[in-house]
Amino acid sequence: MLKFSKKADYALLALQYIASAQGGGALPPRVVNTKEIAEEHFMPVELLAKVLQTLARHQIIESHHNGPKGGYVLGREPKDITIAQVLEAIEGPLGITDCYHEKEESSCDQMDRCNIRTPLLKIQESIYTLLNGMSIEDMLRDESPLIIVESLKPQGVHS
Amino acid sequence: MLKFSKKADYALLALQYIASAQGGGALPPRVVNTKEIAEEHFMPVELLAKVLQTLARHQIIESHHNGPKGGYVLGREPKDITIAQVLEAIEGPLGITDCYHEKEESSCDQMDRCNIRTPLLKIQESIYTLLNGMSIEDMLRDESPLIIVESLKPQGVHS
DNA sequence: CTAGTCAAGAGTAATTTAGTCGGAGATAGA
DNA sequence: TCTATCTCCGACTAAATTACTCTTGACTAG
Repeated sequence: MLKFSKKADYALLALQYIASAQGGGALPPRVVNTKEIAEEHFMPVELLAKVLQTLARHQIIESHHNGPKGGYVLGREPKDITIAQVLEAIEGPLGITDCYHEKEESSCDQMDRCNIRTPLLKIQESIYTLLNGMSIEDMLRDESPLIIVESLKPQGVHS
Repeated sequence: MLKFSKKADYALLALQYIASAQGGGALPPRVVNTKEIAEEHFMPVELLAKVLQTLARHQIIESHHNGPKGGYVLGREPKDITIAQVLEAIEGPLGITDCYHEKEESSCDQMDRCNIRTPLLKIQESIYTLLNGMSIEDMLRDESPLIIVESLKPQGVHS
């Protein structure tokens, strides 16, 4: 439940690998290829290849078609690649509930009777904020950011 | 991605329904049965039945075996039923990543090379806190609680 | 020219989720 | 007592999603 897909895991691992391979950023970044990452993390090469392709399509990484020296490089700075972006690239818009980002036609037929939409949307937004608050850079240092989740019931206000 | 399962949705809707059916709590709570809920929300009765059964097993609701007048009632106060509890009842321990609540044998074989565990666990905990911070009671009033997600990078500290 | 790379789409296998069915036990009301 | 209506449970099937594979093509450094 609420689990990342394998593709998502692969994507994050790969990005972490690519990022850490291109060091500080002073010298030109090292180009790393699919096979290298796959072997490092025991992933099926072809699958990782697809994952990297979609990441490239979303400009999260940048592909270098240099024959035998080809491979990938980060498309932008690690701090500008958030986990939310990666997940959305791989799996499309993310959301706890369908009825949020739904096309007209297929929209939930019990919309009017659905009394739990509003609270669920709140949760969804919070999760998104959460995932958007952590970047690849944060995954590079062992110190990942402190995340504070605070739930303030509006009870002091009115009741 | 990161979507609730239908069973989870059904559970939450059902709980909201049961809760709102038993009003303030002064008079003895009304017993509501599976069929009634299913029809209200256009759910397959048998499936909802299973969902309610598992909720009952987890003491989130309480079953009344009273033949034709049988049905369910909340097992405790709405404010003491959190969304996290409901999800866990229905789908087992929830977590972004497998490697957190894993049995010995099947544990991830790339544990030692996994550089993204720590940050992901942080996210996982935050999501849990989030889901545990909202209760059925919150879903009853149109005012659902304010959720504040704040991400504090530890940059002031060291860098 | 060749080996090694990314790219893209179709196809298959495995796993998970959704939903169904049939039978058992209990009880209120006729 | 009989019947209708409920909860309960496990096995089963069906559908959908996810994971993974295969094939083909285009490009390029050496």
